[in-house]
Amino acid sequence: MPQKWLIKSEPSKYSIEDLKRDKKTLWHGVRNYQARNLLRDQWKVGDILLFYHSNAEPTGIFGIGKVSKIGVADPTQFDSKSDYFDPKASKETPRWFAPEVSYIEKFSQPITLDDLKNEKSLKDMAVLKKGNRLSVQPVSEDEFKIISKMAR
DNA sequence: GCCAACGTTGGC
DNA sequence: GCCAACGTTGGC
Repeated sequence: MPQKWLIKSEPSKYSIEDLKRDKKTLWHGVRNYQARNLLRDQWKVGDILLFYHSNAEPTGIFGIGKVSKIGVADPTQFDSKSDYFDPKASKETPRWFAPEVSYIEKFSQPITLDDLKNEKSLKDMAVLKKGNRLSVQPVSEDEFKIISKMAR
């Protein structure tokens, strides 16, 4: 059974629509060590990703993707013109990683943050915990099942 | 745009 | 290794 994750993105930067159009993308720009450790050490090809829009109207889960490649060094860390440039990173010892993420589906109706909050069985979900700003979060099998049901 | 809740940096 | 200052995230 593939592990399930929730990934956050600001739709003004990259939305589920963008992923639908591109079919796949390098998930670059993660610059938080906790999130990096998850996607570097725990993501496996085939893992399922809930695509969450943050800083949006509305916020919530907009669709599903999957991990299609792992172990790729994030190219933006080497690009001095990029916002994500990291002068301390080198090609020999990359510091940041960018798995390839592929499109699966866009929900016909998003599951909004309010929907998630109103679903009592999801009260322990990481994304609902106060102050949880992590852009990559594990999702339990039960949580995924409930969300899949809500998406129909 | 505000601001709470973090995470990171850097002086000591 | 502490911790103040600063930067970022993300809901509202």
